[in-house]
Amino acid sequence: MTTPPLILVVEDEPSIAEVTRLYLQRAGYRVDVLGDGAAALDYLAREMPDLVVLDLMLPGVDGLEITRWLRARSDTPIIMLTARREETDRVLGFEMGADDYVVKPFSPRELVSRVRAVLRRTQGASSSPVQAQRVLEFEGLVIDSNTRQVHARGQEVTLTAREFDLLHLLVRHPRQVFNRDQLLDLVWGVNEFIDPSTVTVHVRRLREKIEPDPSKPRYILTVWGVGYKFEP
Amino acid sequence: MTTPPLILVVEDEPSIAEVTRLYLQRAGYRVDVLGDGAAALDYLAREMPDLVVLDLMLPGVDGLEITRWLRARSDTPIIMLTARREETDRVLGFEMGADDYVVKPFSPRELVSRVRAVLRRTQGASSSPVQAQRVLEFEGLVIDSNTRQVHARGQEVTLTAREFDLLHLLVRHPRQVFNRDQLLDLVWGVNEFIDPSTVTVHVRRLREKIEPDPSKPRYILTVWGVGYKFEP
DNA sequence: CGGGAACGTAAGGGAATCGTAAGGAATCCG
DNA sequence: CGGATTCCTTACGATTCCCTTACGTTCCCG
Repeated sequence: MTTPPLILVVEDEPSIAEVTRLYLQRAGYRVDVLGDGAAALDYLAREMPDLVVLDLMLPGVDGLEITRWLRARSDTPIIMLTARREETDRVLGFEMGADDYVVKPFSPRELVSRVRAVLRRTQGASSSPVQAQRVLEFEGLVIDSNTRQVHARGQEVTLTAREFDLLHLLVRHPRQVFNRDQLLDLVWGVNEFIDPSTVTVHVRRLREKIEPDPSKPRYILTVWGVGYKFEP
Repeated sequence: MTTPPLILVVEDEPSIAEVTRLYLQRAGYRVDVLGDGAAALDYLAREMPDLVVLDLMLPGVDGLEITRWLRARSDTPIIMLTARREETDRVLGFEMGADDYVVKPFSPRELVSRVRAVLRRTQGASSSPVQAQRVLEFEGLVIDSNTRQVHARGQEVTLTAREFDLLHLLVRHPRQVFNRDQLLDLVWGVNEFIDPSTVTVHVRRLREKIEPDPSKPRYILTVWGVGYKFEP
């Protein structure tokens, strides 16, 4: 009942990118695919995926650069894709801070397996410091996705599973506007029809719990005619 | 790090075992080598290495069994050795709780690299008292993983193997929310389907034994719609 | 300005989820 | 081998909360 993890795949070979995307989606993950490093840096400046699958050899900005850049900013887990002949690069990439690597040509199934294991370690049972980075702090609002605890102005707030999932999605994408159908897709993630007013109701419940004044929201803002956004 | 980490290698092919030992020693680690699973279990009942390199296919007691046994008792990192043709076994071993795996035939250099990376991840994070201590004390609750004894409010409580394993996992990760599938994966560690209500039942049994009032749990809390967490 | 669309709010029913007890199968030990 | 213990499944009752609905409020556009 939680939001599937978001995987960013950065791979310039379209056939590999496509197969990777298919297998990861089939495994239940949300997947974004980019074809070059510069696009990846742009993306990562705005988004925070749960894991990055990153080709070492990319045109322009290469995998090592992206890894370095990302490592300076977050503990988002990285799985490096590398060709067999590049063992030394492989080792270097690995010790640069990538969480794992897969040698091309690779079985998509192996990749899924490694994604799953890395995510399990970083989002699951691990007590590593990576876990500590899942605490998102804003002015007067703290969200810890490991413990599913939320504090508003220093007070612990009890959210239901759905409320937490909704808030968690919004705070991971500050200022991004989501319409109701997007939120239903990303948070509810179900195929059958759900009335969009459900989102409205859940937003109200969230506001009731975390806003200083729910009738004049500070964090969860309505974008009239579109949807909602989180303002940090 | 004044004492080099101790690596246990369990591998029945003498040539592989010897090369592995040489490379790991050359990389600066202390290495113990054993040729079969039963010997490994004996060893592990007495010694606690910093990392285990474990062949999946062993005569007698196999690698999966050892992994399961070890995982129920400690967080010692495990690197699984597996042959290429055994991809499904590889995947299963990986998801059983092994920290990494290497496909035979492998470059010893790759293995050293992975050993280094896994140790970096696990020992870098081991400043957490939750991982370093064998006796965990909380208010009114003491868990000794060496003796597998539990005391609740000064009284010794008899737990079954499964009950202890479940409690042990939870208390090692205070406040971390685990869903039922995660608990099945981490505590039960089996690949065939087990009904998630099994977790519910075991939680109830645990609560019955350790909680002051099992109907109003103090330690093992339900996160509705998600799973459970341990509140210290 | 007025009307319609979109949003906010509160309440209730139903379904999903959780808790509990019991039974059968598997395992262990004397 | 037989009895005791453990584990998992199952059935059913209890609890929680999620979604829908109805109606009031706000916003936007003609």
